[in-house]
Amino acid sequence: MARFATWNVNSVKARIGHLIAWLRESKPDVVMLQELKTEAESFPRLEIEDLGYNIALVGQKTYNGVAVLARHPLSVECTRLPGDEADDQARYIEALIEMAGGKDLPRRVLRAVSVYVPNGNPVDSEKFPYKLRWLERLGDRLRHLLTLEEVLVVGGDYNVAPADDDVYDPKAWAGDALCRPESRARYRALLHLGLTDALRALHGESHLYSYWDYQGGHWAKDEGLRIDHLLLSPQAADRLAASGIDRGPRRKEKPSDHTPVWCDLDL
DNA sequence: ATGGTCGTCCCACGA
Repeated sequence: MARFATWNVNSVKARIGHLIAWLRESKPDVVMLQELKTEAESFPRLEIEDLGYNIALVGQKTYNGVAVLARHPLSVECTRLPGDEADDQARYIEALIEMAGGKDLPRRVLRAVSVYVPNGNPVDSEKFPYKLRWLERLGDRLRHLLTLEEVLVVGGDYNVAPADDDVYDPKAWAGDALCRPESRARYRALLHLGLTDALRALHGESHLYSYWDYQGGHWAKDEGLRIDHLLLSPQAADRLAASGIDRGPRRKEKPSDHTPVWCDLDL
């Protein structure tokens, strides 16, 4: 069994204490992180390596930044989403992980991708078409990766609430870039490639959220959105054993506004 | 309620 998780930490340096505590408690095998908000040189590498994790990351000052952590050997495949040479935002990293393999089983290579999809607000700015185009480019990349027929896990902050039951107040959020039909259509196109939403597959229309705005006591009222997702290739989905959202880190003092989403694969 | 949250960086901006 292997546990995968995705977490937008909203600054890895501000959240390093919470991150270390959560890694110790939850013991995920593979972690996708987003919004590191730091350059690679100032990423708290040693503290995480001390817990037994290998690290692949792409950093950026102040904004964005994504990483993959893994207990098993890790190699970086790609640190930029293809399709736009001018796009230098640190929103995509793809890694290969060599699992040990069980009794009588060969070593298994699996692929883990951490994505931080652009927020896209305000929708009347250039940020919205950038988001839509970014999701289309992601689709192009994933269409290719799916031909490899690997165990593939694409985790991240997609900045899309796929359906109204993923939003505490769908009417209030209808015009937001996280819920707009253009955003949802491009997210659905990812699923139509043959990917499975690990949380939705086992929990249905659950009203389970992964993000709560800091403002206005939204956390206390459980007024959140589900915008962090783990998408699985068929080879991964066949082995999906469990999934959930770990609300623990969101309860703490000085939390990220997101909390980890996880799934267990029977590998 | 001329407010309201947080992180980064120093003045707003992005989320």
